[in-house]
Amino acid sequence: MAATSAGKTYHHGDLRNALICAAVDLATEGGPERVVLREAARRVGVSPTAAYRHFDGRGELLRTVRTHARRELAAAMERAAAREPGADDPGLAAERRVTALCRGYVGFAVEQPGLYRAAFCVPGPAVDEPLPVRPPAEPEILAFTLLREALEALAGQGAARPGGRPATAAAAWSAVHGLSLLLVDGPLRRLSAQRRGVVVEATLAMVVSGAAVG
Amino acid sequence: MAATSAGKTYHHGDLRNALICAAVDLATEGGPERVVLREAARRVGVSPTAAYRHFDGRGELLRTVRTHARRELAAAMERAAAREPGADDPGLAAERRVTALCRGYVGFAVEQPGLYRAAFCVPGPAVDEPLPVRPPAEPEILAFTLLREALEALAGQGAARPGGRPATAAAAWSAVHGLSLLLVDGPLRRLSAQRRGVVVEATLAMVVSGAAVG
DNA sequence: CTGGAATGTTCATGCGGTTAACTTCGGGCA
DNA sequence: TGCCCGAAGTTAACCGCATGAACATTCCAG
Repeated sequence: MAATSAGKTYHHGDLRNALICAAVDLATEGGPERVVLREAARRVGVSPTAAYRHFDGRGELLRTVRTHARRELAAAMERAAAREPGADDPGLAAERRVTALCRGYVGFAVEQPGLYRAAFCVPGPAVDEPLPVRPPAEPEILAFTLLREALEALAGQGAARPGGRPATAAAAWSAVHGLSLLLVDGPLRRLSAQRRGVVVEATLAMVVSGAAVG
Repeated sequence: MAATSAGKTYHHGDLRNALICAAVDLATEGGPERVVLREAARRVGVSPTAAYRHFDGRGELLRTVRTHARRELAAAMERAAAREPGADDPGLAAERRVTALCRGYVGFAVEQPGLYRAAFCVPGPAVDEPLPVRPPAEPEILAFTLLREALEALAGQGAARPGGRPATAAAAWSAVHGLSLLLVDGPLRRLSAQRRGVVVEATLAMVVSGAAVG
Protein backbone atom coordinates (compact mmCIF):
# COMPACT_ATOMS: atom_id res chain seq x y z
CA MET A 1 0.00 0.00 0.00
CA ALA A 2 2.71 2.49 -0.87
CA ALA A 3 1.39 5.71 -2.28
CA THR A 4 1.91 6.03 -5.98
CA SER A 5 4.63 8.60 -6.30
CA ALA A 6 4.55 11.13 -9.05
CA GLY A 7 6.71 14.05 -10.03
CA LYS A 8 6.32 17.31 -8.19
CA THR A 9 3.71 18.60 -10.54
CA TYR A 10 0.86 20.77 -9.40
CA HIS A 11 -1.53 18.11 -10.52
CA HIS A 12 -0.95 14.87 -8.75
CA GLY A 13 -2.21 12.63 -11.48
CA ASP A 14 -3.62 9.85 -9.37
CA LEU A 15 -4.70 11.51 -6.19
CA ARG A 16 -7.82 9.50 -5.65
CA ASN A 17 -5.92 6.26 -5.54
CA ALA A 18 -3.12 7.71 -3.49
CA LEU A 19 -5.63 8.89 -0.92
CA ILE A 20 -7.28 5.50 -0.80
CA CYS A 21 -3.92 3.86 -0.21
CA ALA A 22 -3.08 6.28 2.56
CA ALA A 23 -6.48 5.79 4.12
CA VAL A 24 -6.13 2.02 3.97
CA ASP A 25 -2.74 2.34 5.62
CA LEU A 26 -4.28 4.43 8.36
CA ALA A 27 -7.04 1.92 8.92
CA THR A 28 -4.50 -0.88 8.98
CA GLU A 29 -2.50 0.94 11.61
CA GLY A 30 -5.26 2.08 13.88
CA GLY A 31 -8.68 1.08 12.69
CA PRO A 32 -11.43 3.19 11.17
CA GLU A 33 -11.23 5.96 13.73
CA ARG A 34 -7.74 6.75 12.58
CA VAL A 35 -8.89 7.31 9.03
CA VAL A 36 -8.63 11.06 9.05
CA LEU A 37 -8.97 13.11 5.92
CA ARG A 38 -6.33 15.63 6.82
CA GLU A 39 -3.81 12.98 7.72
CA ALA A 40 -4.35 11.06 4.51
CA ALA A 41 -3.84 14.26 2.55
CA ARG A 42 -0.73 15.06 4.57
CA ARG A 43 0.76 11.67 3.80
CA VAL A 44 0.14 12.11 0.13
CA GLY A 45 1.62 15.59 0.30
CA VAL A 46 -1.42 17.50 -0.71
CA SER A 47 -3.65 20.06 0.91
CA PRO A 48 -6.55 18.73 3.00
CA THR A 49 -9.23 20.18 0.80
CA ALA A 50 -7.86 18.56 -2.31
CA ALA A 51 -9.50 15.35 -1.19
CA TYR A 52 -12.89 16.92 -1.77
CA ARG A 53 -12.26 16.83 -5.50
CA HIS A 54 -12.38 13.04 -5.27
CA PHE A 55 -14.54 12.22 -2.28
CA ASP A 56 -17.69 13.61 -0.85
CA GLY A 57 -15.94 13.86 2.48
CA ARG A 58 -14.48 11.68 5.16
CA GLY A 59 -17.52 9.47 5.06
CA GLU A 60 -17.01 8.42 1.50
CA LEU A 61 -13.30 7.87 2.02
CA LEU A 62 -14.08 5.62 4.92
CA ARG A 63 -16.68 3.75 2.94
CA THR A 64 -14.10 3.14 0.24
CA VAL A 65 -11.71 1.75 2.82
CA ARG A 66 -14.50 -0.43 4.12
CA THR A 67 -15.09 -1.91 0.69
CA HIS A 68 -11.40 -2.61 0.33
CA ALA A 69 -11.28 -4.24 3.75
CA ARG A 70 -14.25 -6.47 2.96
CA ARG A 71 -12.62 -7.64 -0.20
CA GLU A 72 -9.46 -8.47 1.70
CA LEU A 73 -11.45 -10.37 4.26
CA ALA A 74 -13.15 -12.45 1.60
CA ALA A 75 -9.83 -13.04 -0.10
CA ALA A 76 -8.31 -14.25 3.15
CA MET A 77 -11.19 -16.66 3.57
CA GLU A 78 -10.77 -18.03 0.10
CA ARG A 79 -7.04 -18.39 0.54
CA ALA A 80 -7.62 -20.35 3.72
CA ALA A 81 -10.10 -22.61 1.97
CA ALA A 82 -7.78 -23.15 -0.97
CA ARG A 83 -4.93 -24.03 1.36
CA GLU A 84 -7.13 -26.63 3.03
CA PRO A 85 -6.24 -30.21 2.21
CA GLY A 86 -8.89 -32.86 2.08
CA ALA A 87 -10.91 -31.16 -0.58
CA ASP A 88 -10.58 -34.46 -2.36
CA ASP A 89 -12.75 -36.41 0.04
CA PRO A 90 -16.25 -35.41 -1.00
CA GLY A 91 -17.65 -36.63 2.26
CA LEU A 92 -15.58 -34.29 4.38
CA ALA A 93 -14.99 -31.57 1.83
CA ALA A 94 -18.03 -29.53 2.76
CA GLU A 95 -17.32 -29.45 6.44
CA ARG A 96 -13.64 -28.76 5.92
CA ARG A 97 -14.47 -25.91 3.64
CA VAL A 98 -16.75 -24.34 6.20
CA THR A 99 -14.20 -24.58 8.96
CA ALA A 100 -11.43 -23.35 6.70
CA LEU A 101 -13.47 -20.32 5.67
CA CYS A 102 -14.23 -19.57 9.30
CA ARG A 103 -10.60 -19.92 10.30
CA GLY A 104 -9.70 -17.59 7.49
CA TYR A 105 -12.25 -15.09 8.73
CA VAL A 106 -11.05 -15.10 12.30
CA GLY A 107 -7.43 -15.26 11.20
CA PHE A 108 -7.83 -12.14 9.13
CA ALA A 109 -9.46 -10.36 12.03
CA VAL A 110 -6.63 -11.28 14.38
CA GLU A 111 -3.86 -10.44 11.95
CA GLN A 112 -5.41 -7.27 10.58
CA PRO A 113 -7.49 -5.91 13.44
CA GLY A 114 -7.55 -2.40 12.07
CA LEU A 115 -8.73 -3.43 8.64
CA TYR A 116 -11.18 -5.90 10.09
CA ARG A 117 -12.77 -3.27 12.25
CA ALA A 118 -12.87 -0.96 9.28
CA ALA A 119 -14.75 -3.61 7.34
CA PHE A 120 -17.67 -3.24 9.72
CA CYS A 121 -17.50 0.36 10.83
CA VAL A 122 -20.10 2.61 9.29
CA PRO A 123 -23.26 0.67 8.53
CA GLY A 124 -23.05 -0.48 4.97
CA PRO A 125 -25.60 -2.18 2.78
CA ALA A 126 -28.02 -4.40 4.63
CA VAL A 127 -29.84 -7.51 3.53
CA ASP A 128 -33.59 -7.83 3.88
CA GLU A 129 -33.39 -11.44 4.73
CA PRO A 130 -30.48 -13.76 5.26
CA LEU A 131 -31.67 -15.89 2.43
CA PRO A 132 -29.77 -17.85 -0.18
CA VAL A 133 -30.04 -15.38 -3.01
CA ARG A 134 -27.52 -17.10 -5.17
CA PRO A 135 -26.95 -15.15 -8.35
CA PRO A 136 -25.46 -11.74 -7.78
CA ALA A 137 -25.92 -10.58 -4.20
CA GLU A 138 -24.03 -7.46 -3.35
CA PRO A 139 -20.34 -8.15 -3.59
CA GLU A 140 -20.18 -6.10 -0.42
CA ILE A 141 -21.00 -8.85 1.98
CA LEU A 142 -18.94 -11.37 0.13
CA ALA A 143 -17.74 -12.95 3.32
CA PHE A 144 -21.30 -13.82 4.21
CA THR A 145 -21.99 -15.17 0.76
CA LEU A 146 -18.98 -17.47 0.91
CA LEU A 147 -20.00 -18.75 4.28
CA ARG A 148 -23.61 -19.24 3.29
CA GLU A 149 -22.78 -21.21 0.17
CA ALA A 150 -20.37 -23.45 2.01
CA LEU A 151 -22.96 -24.11 4.67
CA GLU A 152 -25.55 -24.94 2.08
CA ALA A 153 -23.21 -27.45 0.56
CA LEU A 154 -22.71 -28.92 4.00
CA ALA A 155 -26.40 -29.02 4.82
CA GLY A 156 -27.18 -30.34 1.38
CA GLN A 157 -25.73 -33.65 2.47
CA GLY A 158 -27.62 -34.07 5.67
CA ALA A 159 -31.35 -33.44 5.84
CA ALA A 160 -31.73 -30.04 7.38
CA ARG A 161 -34.95 -28.18 7.94
CA PRO A 162 -35.64 -26.40 4.65
CA GLY A 163 -36.55 -23.01 6.05
CA GLY A 164 -33.74 -23.15 8.55
CA ARG A 165 -30.94 -22.86 6.03
CA PRO A 166 -30.49 -19.10 5.64
CA ALA A 167 -30.95 -18.57 9.35
CA THR A 168 -28.27 -21.15 9.97
CA ALA A 169 -25.88 -19.20 7.82
CA ALA A 170 -26.64 -16.09 9.79
CA ALA A 171 -26.03 -17.97 13.01
CA ALA A 172 -22.66 -19.16 11.78
CA TRP A 173 -21.76 -15.69 10.67
CA SER A 174 -22.76 -14.38 14.07
CA ALA A 175 -20.41 -16.80 15.72
CA VAL A 176 -17.33 -16.00 13.69
CA HIS A 177 -18.07 -12.29 13.68
CA GLY A 178 -18.64 -12.13 17.40
CA LEU A 179 -15.60 -14.24 18.11
CA SER A 180 -13.48 -11.99 15.92
CA LEU A 181 -14.62 -8.87 17.69
CA LEU A 182 -14.15 -10.33 21.14
CA LEU A 183 -10.64 -11.38 20.17
CA VAL A 184 -9.67 -8.19 18.41
CA ASP A 185 -11.33 -5.49 20.41
CA GLY A 186 -13.11 -7.09 23.25
CA PRO A 187 -12.57 -8.84 26.53
CA LEU A 188 -10.84 -11.81 24.89
CA ARG A 189 -8.15 -9.73 23.24
CA ARG A 190 -5.50 -10.75 25.74
CA LEU A 191 -5.77 -14.47 25.21
CA SER A 192 -2.53 -16.22 24.39
CA ALA A 193 -2.28 -17.60 20.89
CA GLN A 194 -2.78 -21.06 22.26
CA ARG A 195 -5.89 -20.30 24.24
CA ARG A 196 -7.17 -18.32 21.34
CA GLY A 197 -6.81 -21.41 19.20
CA VAL A 198 -8.82 -23.42 21.68
CA VAL A 199 -11.62 -20.90 21.67
CA VAL A 200 -11.62 -20.72 17.90
CA GLU A 201 -11.88 -24.47 17.61
CA ALA A 202 -14.68 -24.61 20.16
CA THR A 203 -16.55 -22.00 18.18
CA LEU A 204 -16.05 -23.90 14.96
CA ALA A 205 -17.33 -27.06 16.61
CA MET A 206 -20.38 -25.12 17.66
CA VAL A 207 -20.91 -23.81 14.14
CA VAL A 208 -20.62 -27.24 12.60
CA SER A 209 -22.90 -28.85 15.15
CA GLY A 210 -25.35 -26.03 14.57
CA ALA A 211 -25.29 -26.64 10.84
CA ALA A 212 -26.18 -30.25 11.45
CA VAL A 213 -29.14 -29.23 13.57
CA GLY A 214 -30.36 -26.29 11.50
CA MET B 1 -32.27 9.06 33.25
CA ALA B 2 -33.47 12.60 33.87
CA ALA B 3 -30.77 14.92 35.08
CA THR B 4 -31.01 15.69 38.76
CA SER B 5 -32.20 19.25 38.84
CA ALA B 6 -30.89 21.67 41.41
CA GLY B 7 -31.41 25.34 42.14
CA LYS B 8 -29.53 27.93 40.15
CA THR B 9 -26.60 27.99 42.52
CA TYR B 10 -23.03 28.44 41.32
CA HIS B 11 -22.20 25.06 42.67
CA HIS B 12 -24.27 22.37 41.08
CA GLY B 13 -24.24 19.98 44.00
CA ASP B 14 -24.30 16.74 42.08
CA LEU B 15 -22.58 17.47 38.84
CA ARG B 16 -20.79 14.19 38.48
CA ASN B 17 -24.03 12.26 38.56
CA ALA B 18 -25.82 14.73 36.37
CA LEU B 19 -23.08 14.42 33.78
CA ILE B 20 -23.26 10.66 33.90
CA CYS B 21 -27.01 10.77 33.36
CA ALA B 22 -26.62 13.13 30.44
CA ALA B 23 -23.89 10.97 28.96
CA VAL B 24 -25.99 7.85 29.34
CA ASP B 25 -28.84 9.64 27.62
CA LEU B 26 -26.53 10.57 24.79
CA ALA B 27 -25.31 7.01 24.42
CA THR B 28 -28.88 5.78 24.50
CA GLU B 29 -29.81 8.16 21.72
CA GLY B 30 -26.87 7.69 19.44
CA GLY B 31 -24.31 5.28 20.75
CA PRO B 32 -20.88 5.90 22.16
CA GLU B 33 -19.77 8.29 19.44
CA ARG B 34 -22.46 10.70 20.47
CA VAL B 35 -21.12 10.86 24.01
CA VAL B 36 -19.55 14.28 23.73
CA LEU B 37 -18.26 16.11 26.75
CA ARG B 38 -19.43 19.51 25.67
CA GLU B 39 -22.91 18.32 24.87
CA ALA B 40 -23.28 16.60 28.21
CA ALA B 41 -22.16 19.77 29.96
CA ARG B 42 -24.54 21.82 27.85
CA ARG B 43 -27.45 19.61 28.80
CA VAL B 44 -26.63 19.92 32.44
CA GLY B 45 -26.28 23.67 32.03
CA VAL B 46 -22.68 23.97 32.98
CA SER B 47 -19.51 25.05 31.22
CA PRO B 48 -17.63 22.38 29.29
CA THR B 49 -14.53 22.45 31.41
CA ALA B 50 -16.47 21.90 34.59
CA ALA B 51 -16.58 18.25 33.69
CA TYR B 52 -12.86 18.01 34.24
CA ARG B 53 -13.41 18.48 37.96
CA HIS B 54 -15.13 15.10 37.97
CA PHE B 55 -13.66 13.16 35.07
CA ASP B 56 -10.25 12.79 33.59
CA GLY B 57 -11.72 13.65 30.25
CA ARG B 58 -14.06 12.28 27.68
CA GLY B 59 -12.46 8.89 27.97
CA GLU B 60 -13.35 8.43 31.59
CA LEU B 61 -16.87 9.70 31.04
CA LEU B 62 -17.30 7.16 28.28
CA ARG B 63 -15.88 4.40 30.43
CA THR B 64 -18.39 5.26 33.11
CA VAL B 65 -21.20 5.01 30.59
CA ARG B 66 -19.80 1.70 29.46
CA THR B 67 -19.93 0.32 32.98
CA HIS B 68 -23.51 1.49 33.33
CA ALA B 69 -24.45 -0.08 30.02
CA ARG B 70 -22.88 -3.40 30.97
CA ARG B 71 -24.82 -3.47 34.18
CA GLU B 72 -28.02 -2.80 32.28
CA LEU B 73 -27.20 -5.58 29.87
CA ALA B 74 -26.66 -8.06 32.68
CA ALA B 75 -29.84 -6.87 34.37
CA ALA B 76 -31.80 -7.42 31.17
CA MET B 77 -30.43 -10.94 30.93
CA GLU B 78 -31.40 -11.72 34.47
CA ARG B 79 -34.85 -10.29 33.99
CA ALA B 80 -35.32 -12.49 30.96
CA ALA B 81 -34.18 -15.54 32.87
CA ALA B 82 -36.43 -14.73 35.80
CA ARG B 83 -39.40 -14.31 33.48
CA GLU B 84 -38.71 -17.73 32.00
CA PRO B 85 -41.19 -20.41 33.04
CA GLY B 86 -40.10 -23.98 33.38
CA ALA B 87 -37.47 -23.31 35.97
CA ASP B 88 -39.32 -25.94 37.93
CA ASP B 89 -38.37 -28.82 35.69
CA PRO B 90 -34.78 -29.51 36.70
CA GLY B 91 -34.19 -31.46 33.52
CA LEU B 92 -34.95 -28.54 31.25
CA ALA B 93 -34.13 -25.74 33.64
CA ALA B 94 -30.49 -25.43 32.63
CA GLU B 95 -31.15 -25.24 28.93
CA ARG B 96 -34.04 -22.87 29.37
CA ARG B 97 -31.93 -20.61 31.48
CA VAL B 98 -29.22 -20.48 28.86
CA THR B 99 -31.61 -19.64 26.07
CA ALA B 100 -33.44 -17.12 28.22
CA LEU B 101 -30.19 -15.35 29.09
CA CYS B 102 -29.21 -15.26 25.45
CA ARG B 103 -32.60 -13.91 24.42
CA GLY B 104 -32.23 -11.27 27.06
CA TYR B 105 -28.82 -10.36 25.71
CA VAL B 106 -29.94 -10.01 22.12
CA GLY B 107 -33.18 -8.38 23.18
CA PHE B 108 -31.31 -5.70 25.07
CA ALA B 109 -29.07 -5.09 22.08
CA VAL B 110 -32.03 -4.69 19.76
CA GLU B 111 -34.04 -2.50 22.09
CA GLN B 112 -31.15 -0.37 23.29
CA PRO B 113 -28.73 -0.33 20.40
CA GLY B 114 -26.97 2.80 21.55
CA LEU B 115 -26.36 1.54 25.05
CA TYR B 116 -25.42 -1.87 23.79
CA ARG B 117 -22.81 -0.44 21.49
CA ALA B 118 -21.56 1.71 24.32
CA ALA B 119 -21.13 -1.40 26.44
CA PHE B 120 -18.42 -2.60 24.09
CA CYS B 121 -16.88 0.57 22.79
CA VAL B 122 -13.50 1.43 24.22
CA PRO B 123 -11.63 -1.72 25.14
CA GLY B 124 -12.32 -2.44 28.77
CA PRO B 125 -10.87 -5.02 31.09
CA ALA B 126 -9.81 -8.22 29.42
CA VAL B 127 -9.68 -11.76 30.72
CA ASP B 128 -6.53 -13.85 30.45
CA GLU B 129 -8.44 -16.97 29.84
CA PRO B 130 -12.11 -17.66 29.38
CA LEU B 131 -12.02 -19.93 32.37
CA PRO B 132 -14.59 -20.59 35.04
CA VAL B 133 -13.14 -18.40 37.74
CA ARG B 134 -16.14 -18.61 39.99
CA PRO B 135 -15.71 -16.38 42.99
CA PRO B 136 -15.60 -12.70 42.14
CA ALA B 137 -14.45 -12.13 38.56
CA GLU B 138 -14.65 -8.56 37.49
CA PRO B 139 -18.22 -7.37 37.70
CA GLU B 140 -17.44 -5.70 34.41
CA ILE B 141 -18.06 -8.64 32.20
CA LEU B 142 -21.04 -9.76 34.17
CA ALA B 143 -22.90 -10.77 31.05
CA PHE B 144 -20.20 -13.28 30.27
CA THR B 145 -20.17 -14.58 33.81
CA LEU B 146 -23.90 -15.18 33.75
CA LEU B 147 -23.68 -17.00 30.48
CA ARG B 148 -20.72 -19.08 31.56
CA GLU B 149 -22.35 -20.22 34.77
CA ALA B 150 -25.55 -21.16 33.04
CA LEU B 151 -23.62 -23.13 30.46
CA GLU B 152 -21.69 -24.93 33.14
CA ALA B 153 -24.93 -25.93 34.76
CA LEU B 154 -26.12 -27.19 31.41
CA ALA B 155 -22.92 -29.08 30.66
CA GLY B 156 -22.82 -30.42 34.21
CA GLN B 157 -25.70 -32.67 33.29
CA GLY B 158 -24.29 -34.13 30.14
CA ALA B 159 -20.70 -35.32 29.99
CA ALA B 160 -18.79 -32.61 28.26
CA ARG B 161 -15.08 -32.53 27.70
CA PRO B 162 -13.62 -31.08 30.89
CA GLY B 163 -11.19 -28.65 29.28
CA GLY B 164 -13.73 -27.61 26.73
CA ARG B 165 -16.04 -25.90 29.17
CA PRO B 166 -14.65 -22.35 29.30
CA ALA B 167 -14.02 -22.32 25.59
CA THR B 168 -17.64 -23.36 25.07
CA ALA B 169 -18.77 -20.38 27.07
CA ALA B 170 -16.65 -18.12 24.92
CA ALA B 171 -18.14 -19.69 21.82
CA ALA B 172 -21.64 -19.06 23.07
CA TRP B 173 -20.77 -15.51 23.94
CA SER B 174 -19.32 -15.04 20.48
CA ALA B 175 -22.56 -16.16 18.95
CA VAL B 176 -24.86 -13.86 20.89
CA HIS B 177 -22.45 -10.96 20.69
CA GLY B 178 -21.92 -11.33 16.98
CA LEU B 179 -25.61 -11.77 16.35
CA SER B 180 -26.38 -8.66 18.36
CA LEU B 181 -23.92 -6.55 16.42
CA LEU B 182 -25.07 -7.82 13.06
CA LEU B 183 -28.66 -7.03 14.04
CA VAL B 184 -27.96 -3.66 15.60
CA ASP B 185 -25.26 -2.19 13.46
CA GLY B 186 -24.47 -4.61 10.74
CA PRO B 187 -25.84 -6.08 7.57
CA LEU B 188 -28.75 -7.78 9.34
CA ARG B 189 -30.12 -4.57 10.84
CA ARG B 190 -32.96 -4.34 8.36
CA LEU B 191 -34.49 -7.71 9.12
CA SER B 192 -38.15 -7.66 9.99
CA ALA B 193 -38.97 -8.53 13.57
CA GLN B 194 -40.20 -11.89 12.42
CA ARG B 195 -37.14 -12.83 10.44
CA ARG B 196 -35.03 -11.52 13.24
CA GLY B 197 -36.76 -13.93 15.58
CA VAL B 198 -36.01 -16.80 13.23
CA VAL B 199 -32.35 -15.93 13.13
CA VAL B 200 -32.20 -15.55 16.88
CA GLU B 201 -33.75 -18.95 17.42
CA ALA B 202 -31.40 -20.55 14.91
CA THR B 203 -28.49 -19.05 16.75
CA LEU B 204 -29.77 -20.28 20.08
CA ALA B 205 -30.17 -23.75 18.63
CA MET B 206 -26.58 -23.58 17.52
CA VAL B 207 -25.44 -22.46 20.96
CA VAL B 208 -27.30 -25.23 22.70
CA SER B 209 -26.10 -27.88 20.28
CA GLY B 210 -22.58 -26.55 20.74
CA ALA B 211 -22.87 -26.82 24.50
CA ALA B 212 -23.82 -30.45 24.13
CA VAL B 213 -20.76 -31.09 22.00
CA GLY B 214 -18.25 -28.97 23.92
C1' DC C 1 -14.94 35.00 61.04
C1' DT C 2 -11.66 33.64 57.56
C1' DG C 3 -8.65 31.19 54.47
C1' DG C 4 -7.98 27.37 51.66
C1' DA C 5 -9.96 23.50 49.08
C1' DA C 6 -13.70 22.40 45.97
C1' DT C 7 -16.04 23.43 42.18
C1' DG C 8 -17.20 26.48 38.22
C1' DT C 9 -15.93 29.97 34.74
C1' DT C 10 -13.50 32.33 31.04
C1' DC C 11 -9.64 32.28 27.65
C1' DA C 12 -6.83 30.13 24.59
C1' DT C 13 -4.65 26.30 21.78
C1' DG C 14 -4.78 22.72 18.45
C1' DC C 15 -7.02 19.32 15.55
C1' DG C 16 -10.33 17.68 12.30
C1' DG C 17 -14.32 18.36 8.89
C1' DT C 18 -16.04 21.29 5.47
C1' DT C 19 -17.06 25.47 2.45
C1' DA C 20 -15.79 29.45 -0.46
C1' DA C 21 -12.89 31.83 -3.47
C1' DC C 22 -8.70 31.89 -5.95
C1' DT C 23 -4.80 29.57 -8.95
C1' DT C 24 -2.61 26.45 -12.24
C1' DC C 25 -2.53 23.19 -15.85
C1' DG C 26 -3.68 20.36 -19.62
C1' DG C 27 -5.99 19.68 -23.61
C1' DG C 28 -9.58 20.42 -27.08
C1' DC C 29 -11.42 23.63 -30.45
C1' DA C 30 -11.44 27.84 -33.46
C1' DT D 1 -0.98 27.74 -33.28
C1' DG D 2 -2.97 29.85 -29.60
C1' DC D 3 -6.59 30.63 -26.39
C1' DC D 4 -9.91 29.51 -23.17
C1' DC D 5 -12.40 26.44 -20.06
C1' DG D 6 -12.88 23.13 -16.80
C1' DA D 7 -10.53 19.85 -13.79
C1' DA D 8 -7.57 19.55 -9.95
C1' DG D 9 -5.05 22.03 -6.22
C1' DT D 10 -4.34 25.88 -2.92
C1' DT D 11 -5.18 29.24 0.80
C1' DA D 12 -8.26 31.31 4.17
C1' DA D 13 -11.92 30.85 7.27
C1' DC D 14 -15.72 28.81 10.18
C1' DC D 15 -17.39 25.56 13.35
C1' DG D 16 -17.32 21.95 16.96
C1' DC D 17 -14.61 19.28 20.11
C1' DA D 18 -10.96 18.01 23.66
C1' DT D 19 -8.14 19.97 26.84
C1' DG D 20 -5.08 23.06 29.68
C1' DA D 21 -4.20 27.48 32.43
C1' DA D 22 -5.59 31.13 35.13
C1' DC D 23 -9.27 33.32 37.53
C1' DA D 24 -13.80 33.44 40.42
C1' DT D 25 -17.09 31.82 43.80
C1' DT D 26 -18.60 28.97 47.60
C1' DC D 27 -18.42 26.12 51.55
C1' DC D 28 -16.74 24.58 55.59
C1' DA D 29 -13.38 23.59 59.12
C1' DG D 30 -10.73 25.61 62.48
